[in-house]
Amino acid sequence: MLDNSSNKTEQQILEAAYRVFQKKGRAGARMQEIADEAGINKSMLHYYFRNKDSLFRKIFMQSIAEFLGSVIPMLNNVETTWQEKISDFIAHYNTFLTKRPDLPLFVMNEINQHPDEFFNQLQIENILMHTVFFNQLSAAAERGEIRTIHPIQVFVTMLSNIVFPFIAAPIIKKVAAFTDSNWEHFMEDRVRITKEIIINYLEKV
Amino acid sequence: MLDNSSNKTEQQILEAAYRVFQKKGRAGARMQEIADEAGINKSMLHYYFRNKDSLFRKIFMQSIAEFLGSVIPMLNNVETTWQEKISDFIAHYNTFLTKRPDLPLFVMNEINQHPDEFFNQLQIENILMHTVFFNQLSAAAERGEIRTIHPIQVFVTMLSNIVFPFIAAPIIKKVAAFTDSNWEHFMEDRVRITKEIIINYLEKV
DNA sequence: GTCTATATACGGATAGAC
DNA sequence: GTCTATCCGTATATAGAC
Repeated sequence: MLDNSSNKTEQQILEAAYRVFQKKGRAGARMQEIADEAGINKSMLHYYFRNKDSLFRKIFMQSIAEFLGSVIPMLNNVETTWQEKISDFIAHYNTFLTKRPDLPLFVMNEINQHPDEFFNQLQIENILMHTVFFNQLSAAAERGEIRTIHPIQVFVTMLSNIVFPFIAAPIIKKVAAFTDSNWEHFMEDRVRITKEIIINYLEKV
Repeated sequence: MLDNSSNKTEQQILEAAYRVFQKKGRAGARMQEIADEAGINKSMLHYYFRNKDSLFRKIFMQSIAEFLGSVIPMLNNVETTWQEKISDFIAHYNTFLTKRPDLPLFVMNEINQHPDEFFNQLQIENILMHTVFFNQLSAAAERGEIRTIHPIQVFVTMLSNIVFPFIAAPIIKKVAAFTDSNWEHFMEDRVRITKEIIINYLEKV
């Protein structure tokens, strides 16, 4: 699931750390809790990973890789239309986040807290702007098929409508008095509405 | 700005705590840093507020009140149409968050971390569902003027499209290589697009 | 009310036996 | 590699003088 590490204990630590860090955050996480979660001794953590910070960085970079890796390839698929990409992206991302509901808040937090540390290690300037998806949108706009709009606005709209509900899930559930089944249904609707709302808007030239 | 507290020192503490907690989070914040920021001694913090936790709770509840108080009245305005409410809400919220960019992440974090503590203190079940705005949407749908859609979906769409960009601001700025002026322009566009996208969708029966 | 000094607790990290 | 015991820095909290 997480890594191709050789050792079984190391693997257990990574998975435990993944859970604890995502739930409690970098500052809130406790080495003791990670050890307990992994079913091992506290000092083992220091044996495998030098200290809390280096363990955290490992987990964080894995999380980022998940976050990006599940998404970027889809935007560079040369065999789908931009409409299909929007549809695929939204559906796929929703499925992904259903399995990792804590990931967005975890990643956003850390980037806000230590932006330099993050941006120094990861070159993301050109990761989006030159995707097939962005080119398709620009071309379609130039042909007058869709509104003229900065592709980044389209992308942020997709992201916002799917990611934010996961971030605000506890509030939404409470405000709307949702059961788990209500919530599932709500997110199914959300996926459909988000697709419709964006494609609908773009195509109304 | 923050509270109607009598004492000047108390006021300085509250404002300092507000900044530090929002920036560093509950676990990451340091009493020393709050004291420095307030220009006072560390032990003063304990004199005015018993301990870190009670100080935090005070700040958090104020933040929540800001968050809600700036929004709910607008949805209960009996003199505006639902279209105007959508427009007002989005514009106002954007202005508000421009001044308090750290608020959403701060609030979401805390609610995710200690949901019970929060929900026990604040009754929010009925805060939205019976607003004038929701009634207007339901009525319009019944008259066949707009699509039939759960009002909560409309609300979450509004919120998502404006709040999420603030949460993801560092990433967006980096990915799109935005200057500050670019960012401002981007958010102006976002406000306009968000309004259009929602009203456009609803009215296309 | 405000300060200095200090107690106390906690959590990360290390030493060293096995 | 894994454990127990322990160290030590840091952060919260309190005591007590002024």
